Amino acid sequence: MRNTPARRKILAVITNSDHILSYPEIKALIGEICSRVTIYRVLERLEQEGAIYKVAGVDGTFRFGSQSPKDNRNSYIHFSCNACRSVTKLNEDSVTINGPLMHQIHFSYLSITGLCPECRESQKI
Amino acid sequence: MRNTPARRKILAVITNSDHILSYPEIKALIGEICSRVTIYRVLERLEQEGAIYKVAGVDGTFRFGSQSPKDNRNSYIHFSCNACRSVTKLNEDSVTINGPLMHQIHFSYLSITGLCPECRESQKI
DNA sequence: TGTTTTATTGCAACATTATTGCAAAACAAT
DNA sequence: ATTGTTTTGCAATAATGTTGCAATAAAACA
Repeated sequence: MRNTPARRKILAVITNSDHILSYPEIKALIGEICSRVTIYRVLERLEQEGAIYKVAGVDGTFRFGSQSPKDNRNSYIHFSCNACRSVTKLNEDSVTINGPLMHQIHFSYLSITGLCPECRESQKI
Repeated sequence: MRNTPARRKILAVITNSDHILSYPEIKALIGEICSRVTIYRVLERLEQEGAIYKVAGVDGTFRFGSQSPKDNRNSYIHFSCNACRSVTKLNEDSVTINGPLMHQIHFSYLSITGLCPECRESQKI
C-alpha cells in the first residue's frame, strides 16, 4: 500500500467534499496528475481499504464518499438533485418526511443490501 | 401508443414479477420475440406512460417495476441481495431495523431524489 | 376489406462508463 | 546501487445503453 501522489490527491478531494463525487467530478478536481485508468484503480483500492465507499447514483453511475476505515457505518443518507445531479450527504436529523422540507422530493428509494433469506441460509457470501 | 406484442409481453413479465427486473432478466423472460434495442425502447415508453418505474440498482444497472399510471406513489422499498443480485419489493411492514430480521443487512442506502433548495428556487425542472 | 397514416421495429453504428493485460516506471527495503 | 513489489500508462476490451434511418406493422378510416 503506497501513498502515491494520485492516491493522496484523490483521497483528499473525496475527504474534503461535502457531497459524494462522481468520476468526472473527481477527475476535474484532481487535474491532470494521472491517467483515467489510474483514477479508477485508486478508487478501487481506496474502497478495499475502507477509506471510501461507493454507491450507484440515480443515473446509474457510481459516486464515492469518504469514511473512516475504523468506522463500520452501514447506513448513509443522500439527496440526489434531479436538476444539477449533485449528491449531498445528509445527517439523520435532516430527514423529516412530513415536516416542512427545503428539498422537494420527487422520488425516494431505500435500497437495503445484504443477504436474502435463501442466500443467508446457503452462506454464499 | 400501440399495443404491440413486444409491449404486451414486456409489460406482462414486469407486472407478474415479485421483484423489479433488470434488462437481462426481462430479455430471458420474454424470449426471442424482439430485438435488444426494442426492449430498451419499449421500457422507455412504458416509463413515460407511467406504467413502470425505473431505478438504478446497487450495481449501477437499471431495474424496472410495474406501477399503476394513476398511482402516484413516490416511495419504494427494495431489498438487493449481494449474492444473487435479485431485487425484491418489500412493503413497509417488512422493514424493522432492530427487530429479528430474516434478511442480513450489509448496507442500506436511502436515496431521495427531487430538487435541492437551489434548483427548486430557480425552477429548473 | 383495402388504403393511408403513423408508431414501432431491426440493423448497424455509436456512446458512455468501467475494466483488464502487459510492459514500463516508481517506490521501498535491503 | 540492487532487488522486489506496487503502481502507472497505454491500448484494447467489456458491459450497458442510445441513436439514425430505412423497413415494417398497427390502428384508423374510407
